[in-house]
Amino acid sequence: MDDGALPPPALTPPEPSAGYRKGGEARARILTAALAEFGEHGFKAATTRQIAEAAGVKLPALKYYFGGKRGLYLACARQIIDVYAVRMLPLVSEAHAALASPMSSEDARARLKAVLRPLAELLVGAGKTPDDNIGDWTGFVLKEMTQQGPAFDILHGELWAPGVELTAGLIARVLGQAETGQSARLQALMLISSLSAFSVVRPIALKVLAWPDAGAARFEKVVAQLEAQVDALGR
Amino acid sequence: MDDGALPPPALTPPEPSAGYRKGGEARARILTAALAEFGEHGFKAATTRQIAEAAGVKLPALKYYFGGKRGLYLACARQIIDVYAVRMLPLVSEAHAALASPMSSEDARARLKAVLRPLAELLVGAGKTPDDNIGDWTGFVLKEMTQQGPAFDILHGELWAPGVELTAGLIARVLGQAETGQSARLQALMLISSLSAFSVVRPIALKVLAWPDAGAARFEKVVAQLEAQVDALGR
DNA sequence: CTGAAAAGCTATCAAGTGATAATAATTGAA
DNA sequence: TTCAATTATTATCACTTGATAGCTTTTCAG
Repeated sequence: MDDGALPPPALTPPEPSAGYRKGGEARARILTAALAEFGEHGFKAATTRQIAEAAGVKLPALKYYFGGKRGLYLACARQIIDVYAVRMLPLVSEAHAALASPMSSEDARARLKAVLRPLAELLVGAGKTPDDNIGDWTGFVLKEMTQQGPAFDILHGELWAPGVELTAGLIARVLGQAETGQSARLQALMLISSLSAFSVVRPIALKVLAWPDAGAARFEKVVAQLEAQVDALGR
Repeated sequence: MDDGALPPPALTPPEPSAGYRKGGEARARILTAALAEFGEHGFKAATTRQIAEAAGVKLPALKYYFGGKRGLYLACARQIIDVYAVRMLPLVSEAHAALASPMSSEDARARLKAVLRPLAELLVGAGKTPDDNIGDWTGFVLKEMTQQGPAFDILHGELWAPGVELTAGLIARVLGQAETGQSARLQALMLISSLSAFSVVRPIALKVLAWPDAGAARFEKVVAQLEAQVDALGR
């Protein structure tokens, strides 16, 4: 998992939006398959052949569109960030703006809940809308965070850091602090991590709870538990 | 990661406690190296050559002592469970016995804290005592839980299920419930998961908090946060 | 000291891996 | 229709991986 030089920036044809002709939806199929495969096995253990087969293309297509395994991996990371941005950015930037001015404790509490719910939705019920072609991107993200693979920096900088910082900021306001301190960051981190039960160790979670899956009704229980934790914040 | 038949139960020499001669401490070195390697890369991505080199032995030694890669992997899982048992079993069985008879809310709270602290110690400051030759076993366990590899069942049955069940039982008592319900199990799961910030995504945690490492002083902050959560349980 | 059991090593195999050169098929503007 | 740009396929390479056959060295009871 060394972070060597990027592949030669993919000279000839791989630009995503080659407005030229229609054919290149193979690209999308490859991306989807890669996301699933990388998410399940991690960067090294995933095989390009398996990805190609799942995508219904031949092996060299991967090089053609993405320059190689690593380029494909990075493209997956970017795709994840895009989808995340579409779903979360409005809420996030709104909350961020609100942080600038003073804020009542109860206001912060409400806003914190408003941010946590879609986040939980994203983590617990990952991929429920099939139109964004992200399947189990939680696996991808978390494997990358653990193994510090080629996409660590981009995922850290664009997903985790802003997410934790925002949550920490809101928590600080709930506690009546004007500045975001280390304690608030720790609490934010642990709060977000508590959701990891339903992504990292989802098989365990379902088995322990005797849930057949992570359906909508069960999702509400998770959110309720999260919100209870938020309510308990000021004690 | 298919769960095929076990390797032919390792015919000739690999028994751990061959009281015969002294030489077989190579076995221990291999186990330690394997734990680290499997923990960092997972079952498939880890390579036997790397393990052998890290252990200072030649490749065929792995087959000699463990029958093969899979046998070595399973031996790692058993080792983890052993160390866990040594550290946690007294506390766990004591708490379990206490669950049988009625219990005040405050008593349950105290006992919950008493169980969570060593658990956090195990997760956050993994491998601080070098005499149990487990390095970063959290990586091993969590990769296995995600990927459902060859050791899933044993780790689930002997680590997670009892741990969550005990925690859930104590939480239920804190809340004044005589029986352990699904809600208590969910809370237990999320409580334990909140610790995962310091194992699963430890690189993130350290970066976000600007901690250079997970030292003792910082560990206390995590425990304090955990206990605050326990205190907030009844609201 | 002896010799059999135990432990360790060299060399090699077969399967799988990512990559890519060479070539063919297709697409759609001109 | 033409034909160059684009997309797809075949065949193959160099390398890594887990495994193991067969030999050598070490260990230690007698």
